[in-house]
Amino acid sequence: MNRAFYERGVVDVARDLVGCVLRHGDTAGAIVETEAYHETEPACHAFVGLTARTRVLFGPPARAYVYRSYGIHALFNAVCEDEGVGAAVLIRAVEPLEGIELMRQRRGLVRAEDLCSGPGKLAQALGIELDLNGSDLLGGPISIEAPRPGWEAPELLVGPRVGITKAAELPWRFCAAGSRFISRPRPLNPQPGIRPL
DNA sequence: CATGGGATTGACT
DNA sequence: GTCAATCCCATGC
Repeated sequence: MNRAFYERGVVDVARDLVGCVLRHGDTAGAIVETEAYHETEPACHAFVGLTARTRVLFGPPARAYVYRSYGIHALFNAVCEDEGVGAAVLIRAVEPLEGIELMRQRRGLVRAEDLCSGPGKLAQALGIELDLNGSDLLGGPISIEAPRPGWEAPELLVGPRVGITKAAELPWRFCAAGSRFISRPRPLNPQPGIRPL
């Protein structure tokens, strides 16, 4: 993907990232679930303004925002929109494509459906840790590529974001319909409808 | 400087 | 279904 891809509205980027290939080292997977976060709504870390934590979110687009969640897991986001605007797409699940044995070692699991079916799981499986926070997605260690040739764009399920208490009504979660690799809870309604910022 | 709250996961009842 | 683990950092005194 190029810089202009990430410079657009974060909800559009979240939708368009479904199907793209997330790669780090010898591991890669097709993105099947994303969520958008924007500084104007309180579920976004950038809502509090520019701090040490949100520095990367407010920086230029096409960078990785990686933070620790619940003291245990690393969560990976792609920074979007213009520099000075805090917005990012959380990658919530990928379908394993390459390096599956390495993913199994890192996760201590066998079933492919369990390797990357959640934001903390996929970061562990792909070996993404906090040291990659702020790294460039164009030419850096993590990259996101256009969907593979022959990859068929699925119907998208749109619904509320997972695990948040504020701005929970916004339908900013996007899932590839029918994928066995998305996280729980499974989205309920295949409803269209994107609320503008 | 002390405190509290998570964009989660896996184990257990 | 419930619940604890555990780190970073924002906030408030």
